[in-house]
Amino acid sequence: MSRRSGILEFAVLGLLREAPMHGYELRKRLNTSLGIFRAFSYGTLYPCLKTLVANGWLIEEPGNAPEDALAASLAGRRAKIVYRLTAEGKEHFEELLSHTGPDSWEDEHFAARFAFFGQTEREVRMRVLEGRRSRLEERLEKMRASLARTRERLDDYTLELQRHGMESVEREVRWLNELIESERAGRDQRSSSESTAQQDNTPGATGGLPRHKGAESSGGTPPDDSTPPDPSDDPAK
Amino acid sequence: MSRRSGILEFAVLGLLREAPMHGYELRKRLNTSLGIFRAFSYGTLYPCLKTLVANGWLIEEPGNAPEDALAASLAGRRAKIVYRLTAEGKEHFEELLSHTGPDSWEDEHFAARFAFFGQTEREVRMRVLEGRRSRLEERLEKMRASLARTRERLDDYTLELQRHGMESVEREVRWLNELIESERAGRDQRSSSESTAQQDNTPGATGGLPRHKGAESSGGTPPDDSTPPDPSDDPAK
DNA sequence: ACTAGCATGTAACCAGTTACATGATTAA
DNA sequence: TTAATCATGTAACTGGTTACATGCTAGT
Repeated sequence: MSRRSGILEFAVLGLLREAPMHGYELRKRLNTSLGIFRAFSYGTLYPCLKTLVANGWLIEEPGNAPEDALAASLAGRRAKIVYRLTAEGKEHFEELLSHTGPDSWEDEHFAARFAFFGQTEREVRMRVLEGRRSRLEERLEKMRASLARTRERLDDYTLELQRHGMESVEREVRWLNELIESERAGRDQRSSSESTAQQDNTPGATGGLPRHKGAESSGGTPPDDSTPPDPSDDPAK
Repeated sequence: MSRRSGILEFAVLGLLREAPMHGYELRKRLNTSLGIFRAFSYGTLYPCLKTLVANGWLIEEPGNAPEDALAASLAGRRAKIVYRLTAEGKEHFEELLSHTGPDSWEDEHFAARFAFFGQTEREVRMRVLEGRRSRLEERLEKMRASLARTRERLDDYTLELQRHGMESVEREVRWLNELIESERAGRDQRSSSESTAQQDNTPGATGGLPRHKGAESSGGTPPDDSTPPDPSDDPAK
């Protein structure tokens, strides 16, 4: 289960970059807003936050609500802890953002990267999208090969399963094509207006994504599992 | 990572039901023919085979190739071990085949179930397909809800990710609809001819799947990860 | 003779979950 | 006052991988 925690680190840094938050909220955002990755438990999240603090990338602050600050000053009160990104943390995150190793094209990793495309340079976005695409194309190649090899030995259902799997991958490739296409178009179109973006906390202009009709569906890789009914989340029983 | 080993057990039993095999081959089939689940390492497979043997569901036999049998009879020769399903093993597998708990609609579990639909009773197939569908519909509901809640706070890329994710799920629902549809059609059409099936080792008639043009793509849930470059598979380095 | 792939195994390790402990706050 | 949800933590466990050890067999 290689380096899934790396994804957590990345996502935490990314979310905190937008605004300071406490652990609990962080976790919610991790499942919902970026509902991509299958949820991490608190048993993973809190220790992770600890190490990020130890690295100097975050600092713990008492909750900012006035009553909290007050209450926290009193005897052994357990206060909410708000995590804020430090300058080094921000720097580190930017560093991570600009990296584009083969890892970045792997399913969950890719989803995490994509989720922060809003703060990613256009050329990095391109590299990630293209990397992902060729990763999927390799995959397709393997699938096709293995299918060709075994086709006749397989029963209809197995075949159908295979078919549907390949189709899913092909579909993601088409999606990536569209995205790459519109990234390219974006570069041509608005090569000048670049500096006008960057308002709010969303650096790196969003430059026209392919327009889809309604506000319907979609997400990188279909979640491994919809929010596994995490017991820490659901203290019932 | 609940009960992934249960999937292994199930798949091993299912594969051995078709024909006896040794561990190495078993693993290959697990990744390729049923390329659905992300591969298990030998470190998982062999111990699993051991427990299946201990349960009396499998027996170990010396490789059936004549030279093997000969060689094995000689001093401390390490022979290939071929695993064969016992009567109890077969019974147990049939038992598993007929179970349809909520587990069966989970991603990897479902894929495993589907891969053995060829040996599954039609009504069980229906239950599994329908269960899976409603599982996905729940998922969609949650996604839609969370999207509605957070829509305005999200940037274009996050939104696009969400959209694509939902679309993937919707697509799988449509796929299930087709399958359910054709299962139903199959029942009506050929309600009499049932007994003619059951030749070979493939019980439970295959009754017309939806016909797809070429021999293109497809598979349950897009694999978590294409065969992680398992070092035990690839002793290079 | 050598490499690559076939084949079986295991012990050490590790990431991440489970289950638990604790307590505050808010709504019924 | 109770239940639910917010909120933070940790120790124990465990599923599964990694890395290693061993040796056969076929092709070059």
